[in-house]
Amino acid sequence: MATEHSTTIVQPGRGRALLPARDAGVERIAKFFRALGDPTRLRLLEFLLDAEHTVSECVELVGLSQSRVSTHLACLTDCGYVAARREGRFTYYRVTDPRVAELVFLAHALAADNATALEACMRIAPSPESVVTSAASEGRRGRSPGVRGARS
Amino acid sequence: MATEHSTTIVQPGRGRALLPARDAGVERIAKFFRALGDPTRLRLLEFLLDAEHTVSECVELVGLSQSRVSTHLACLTDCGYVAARREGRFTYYRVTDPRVAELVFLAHALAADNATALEACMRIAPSPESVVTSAASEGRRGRSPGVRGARS
DNA sequence: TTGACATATCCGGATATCCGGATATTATCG
DNA sequence: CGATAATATCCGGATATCCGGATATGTCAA
Repeated sequence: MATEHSTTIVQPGRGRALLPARDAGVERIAKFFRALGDPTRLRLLEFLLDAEHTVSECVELVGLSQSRVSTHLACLTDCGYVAARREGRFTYYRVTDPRVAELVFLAHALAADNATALEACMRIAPSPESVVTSAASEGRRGRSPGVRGARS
Repeated sequence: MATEHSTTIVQPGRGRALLPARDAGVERIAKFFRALGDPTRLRLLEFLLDAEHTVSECVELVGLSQSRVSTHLACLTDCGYVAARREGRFTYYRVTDPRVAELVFLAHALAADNATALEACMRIAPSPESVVTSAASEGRRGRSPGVRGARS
């Protein structure tokens, strides 16, 4: 059905469903939520809710490489969660829109009421080998497991 | 830096930062947001905000395989966004907590005020080959590009 | 101008996450 | 009981996303 090229297009628009129209908005909101789906970014955001901070301070907080933290902050900025203010060699980041705090607060409240279920939710991405993975490696990497990876 | 085994542990807890404590909560909230970071799940959630629907109806809405839709709905249920009600061979899903609508509404409002920047946000995951990828393949797959994948 | 500091961007490498197809499960109907 | 319908779960396969290290960019001080 149709060729659907999209040569240089950056945003494929997923596997084309029955209602292609009005879908564009959903993709945007999803991206918006995805930005907070990473523990590090969420931590940084909460850190920037209280006060203004430099990249270095953020690096010290999360303990990741400067390059990664810088990128995470750039992402939060692009998504409109925080604002960047350059002053000399430093760049100060902070949350300016009060609705951001509302969003985070609301999520905390909702998640709190479903802590147990959420904690157990492992679906959506079972992971390649999972069982007996015994990731006894040196603790390198690690990322975040995933939303409902089901296994047992 | 210690051995850090975590043999059979399912939730590694990412690369251990400077403040291991209180971090557990962040991971949970991040997972909570991640659930809405997928366009399909978000679409299903908005679909279930208005009324109760069966898996089949959801499949028809998004146009993906029944197995995938079923898993997506299970994920939303686990995360506490929707409730499932079994009646005979059918399973009816729906949003019960009014705060979910608030959360979605708030996100729409915030994202709307940053539509342009958000649309351009391609960071965090540059993608392997990107340049001149000219994904002229058969349009198979597609998923969602990503939050700020930077490329030019 | 040169050197040091604070950030930003680029580059492979390692996972997490998503997808469809096959199969298992549960329930209704004849 | 056997067949069919509606869901749920399992399995490889394909990407998106994250990470650290190297490098580029911009700023201030001597």
